[in-house]
Amino acid sequence: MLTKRRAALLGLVVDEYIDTATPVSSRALAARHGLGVSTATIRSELARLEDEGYIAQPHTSAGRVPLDRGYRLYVEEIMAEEPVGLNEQRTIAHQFHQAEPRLDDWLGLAATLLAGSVTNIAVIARPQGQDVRLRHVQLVELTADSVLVVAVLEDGRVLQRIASLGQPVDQDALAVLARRLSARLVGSDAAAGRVLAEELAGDEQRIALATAELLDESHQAGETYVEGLRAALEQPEFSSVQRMLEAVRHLQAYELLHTLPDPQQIGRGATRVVIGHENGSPWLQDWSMVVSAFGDRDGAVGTIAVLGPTRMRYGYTIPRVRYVAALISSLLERMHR
Amino acid sequence: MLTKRRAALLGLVVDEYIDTATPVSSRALAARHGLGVSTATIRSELARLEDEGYIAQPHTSAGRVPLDRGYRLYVEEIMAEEPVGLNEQRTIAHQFHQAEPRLDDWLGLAATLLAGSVTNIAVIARPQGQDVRLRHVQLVELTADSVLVVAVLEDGRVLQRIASLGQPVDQDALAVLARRLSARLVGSDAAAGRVLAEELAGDEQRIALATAELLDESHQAGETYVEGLRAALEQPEFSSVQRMLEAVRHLQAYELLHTLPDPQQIGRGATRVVIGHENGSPWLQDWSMVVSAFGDRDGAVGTIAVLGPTRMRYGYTIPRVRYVAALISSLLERMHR
DNA sequence: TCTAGCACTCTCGGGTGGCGAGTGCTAACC
DNA sequence: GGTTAGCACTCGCCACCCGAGAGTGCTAGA
Repeated sequence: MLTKRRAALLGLVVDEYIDTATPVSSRALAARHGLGVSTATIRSELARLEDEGYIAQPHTSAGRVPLDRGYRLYVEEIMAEEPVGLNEQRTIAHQFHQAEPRLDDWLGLAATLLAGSVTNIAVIARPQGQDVRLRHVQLVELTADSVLVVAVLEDGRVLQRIASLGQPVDQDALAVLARRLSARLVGSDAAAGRVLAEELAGDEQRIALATAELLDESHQAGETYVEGLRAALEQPEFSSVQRMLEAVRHLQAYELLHTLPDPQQIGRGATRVVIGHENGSPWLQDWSMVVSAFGDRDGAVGTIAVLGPTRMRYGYTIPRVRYVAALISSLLERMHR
Repeated sequence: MLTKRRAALLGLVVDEYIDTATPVSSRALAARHGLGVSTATIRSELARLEDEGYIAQPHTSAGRVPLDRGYRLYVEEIMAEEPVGLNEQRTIAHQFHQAEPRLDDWLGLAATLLAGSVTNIAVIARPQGQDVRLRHVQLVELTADSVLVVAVLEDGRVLQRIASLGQPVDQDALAVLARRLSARLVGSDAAAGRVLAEELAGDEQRIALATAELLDESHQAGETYVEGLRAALEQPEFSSVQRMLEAVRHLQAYELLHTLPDPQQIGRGATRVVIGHENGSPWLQDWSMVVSAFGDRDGAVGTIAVLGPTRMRYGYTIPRVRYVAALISSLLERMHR
C-alpha cells in the first residue's frame, strides 16, 4: 500500500530528478524541502518505494532515480500542471494569426513554437492513409499546352499539379471539364478519379488522371514536421556520443510517424502520455511522449506530440501540447467555416 | 620549390588521410604504395612538405595530417576526379523524372540524393531577395466568399494564397480581373502589385493585394533544403560530444544560408571549393564546402553545396555536385520551354 | 515510529608507469 | 648529392591503482 507520505515523497524525488538529472539522495530531499523527518526516515521510505518498483538506484551508493512506473504514478496522481499563462497564450496565438492561413504553414509553425517552448522535440503529423476527400477542383490554364490542376481537400489543404497536354485547349473546354470533374469527384477519393479517367480520352483523360494522382498524393504525403532536435540534444541524457548518434539516427520523420499513436484513439482535447517501455520501439525505451490530437468538428485529422527523455517536465509539457493542439483545431474550424 | 615527387607524396598523404582519418606515417605510405624509396627518405620529404606548410603533425610522435594549404593544392593540381558513372547518372535522373515537376520538390529531392551519395550534408538554397517576376496569375473560386490566387513565377514556382472577400463574386468578374492582373503584373514584381491595388477598391483590391503579398513571399521564402546531418555526424571528426553539439547547433538553415557564396559569382556549370579557414565563419574552420550554382539560361538562380569536414572526398564529391547542379538546370530549362 | 551512528559499497578523478608508434638525426653507402 | 639503416627520443594512450566522497542499510536506543 502506498501511503500518502510515500506518494508525496515520490513526487519530490521525481521533481528533483527532473530538475537536476542526478540521482536524488535522502539528504537532498531533507535539505530542499523542510520535511519534518530525518534523512534516516526518508531513507527507509525510499527503500519501500524501491521495493514497490517506483524508483531505483543506479548503484549501491547512489541516490534514487524514478522508474517508468514511478513516472506513471507521478503523471497520473501526483504532479501539478503548470498552466499556459495568458501572456504565453497570446504570444503563441499571435504568431499563428500572422502566418499564412494554410494548414501546412500552421503545422510547421506549431512544431517550431512547441519545440521551443518545451525545449524538446515536437512532432506533428497528418497520419497517412487517411480518407481525404475532395471539396473542389479547378483547372487553370498555364501555357498553351499545360494546365494546373488545383484540388481543395476537405481538410483544407490545397494541392496542385501540372498536367501537360497533347494539344492546346481553350478556356471554355477547361471550364466544362472542371465542372464535370467537380460533379463526379467532390466527396470522393482517388479511386473514383481513376474510374472517371477511364471513361475519358486524350487530354481530358490526362487531366482526370492528374486529379486522381493528386488525391493519391494527399494520402501518402502525410507530411511530418519535426523540430527541436538541437534543444533536445543539449540535455544531459545525451552526454555520450553513442546516445547522441542513436537519437539522431532514429529521429527521422518516417520512423517517428510509425511510433505515434493513432489520433483517433486519443480524441480531440485529450492528451496522452507514453512513458519509456510503454513505447513499442526498443530505441524509445528511455523516451517519453506527450501526445494530443487536432482536427475540426468532423474528427481528429492529425497528431501533435512532444518527444523527450523520460526525465521530462511533464507538468509543463502537457498543458502546452494540449494548448497548441486546441489552437490548431480552432484555426482549422475557423478556416472551414 | 615543390618537386614533382613531393607533390605526388602530398597527394598520397591526403588520399590516405581522407581514407583513414588518422595521421599518416611514413611507414604507411611506403607499405601501401610501392614507392621505390625507404621510409627514411619519405620522412625527409615529409619534413620538407611540413616546412612548406602543406602538412603538419598533431604531436611529435604522430604521422602527418594535411593542412588547408595542402588540401588546396591537392584539389587544384593533384587529385583525380571520380566521374559520375552512367548507371549512377541514370539512377539519379530517373528519380527526378518520377517526381512532381515542381522546383521545390526537385530541390528537396536533390538535397536528399546528393547527401546520400556523398555521405555529407547537402545544402540547396534559392537565394533570398532575388528579383522574381510573375509569369501568370489565375483566380480560382473556392467558396462563395473566398478566392484562390495562383501565381506562376518565372522560375517555375507556383504559389497560392487564399483571399477572403467581402461579398460573393461571380466567375465572370473573376475572369475579367484575372486578365487585368495579368496584363499589368506579368513580368513585374510586388511593388507593381501594390501600385495596382491602390487603383482598385473592395474585393478587387483585396485580390490584388493578395497577389502582391504572394510576390513578396516569393522573395523572402528563399527556402533552404538541408539533408544528410545524420550521415555527416557518423564521421570520426564528430567523435566528441562537444564537436557534435557544435555542429548540430550551427547547422540551421538560416545560418547556412549566409555562409553560402553568391551563386552569381560561381556561374553555372562551375564548381568552387572552399576549404577550412577560407570560410568566413569561425565555426566552419574545419569544414569544407563544394559549391555549384544552378539556373536556366537567364542566369543562376540558386546554390547547391555539399558541406563536410575538411577531410572530405573532394575527388568524389565535386563531380557529383556538378552533376546534380547541371541536372537541375536542365530540368529547369525544359520546364520553362 | 523515529533517529543517530556507523560500517559498507561504489563511483569518480587524479596520478603513475609501461607500451607502441613515429619521428629526427647521424653516419655510412651508392 | 641523394639514399638508407640504425638508434635515441618524444609523446599519446591505456590500464591500473588509490583515496576521497557520497550515499546507503542496518542496528540499537529514545
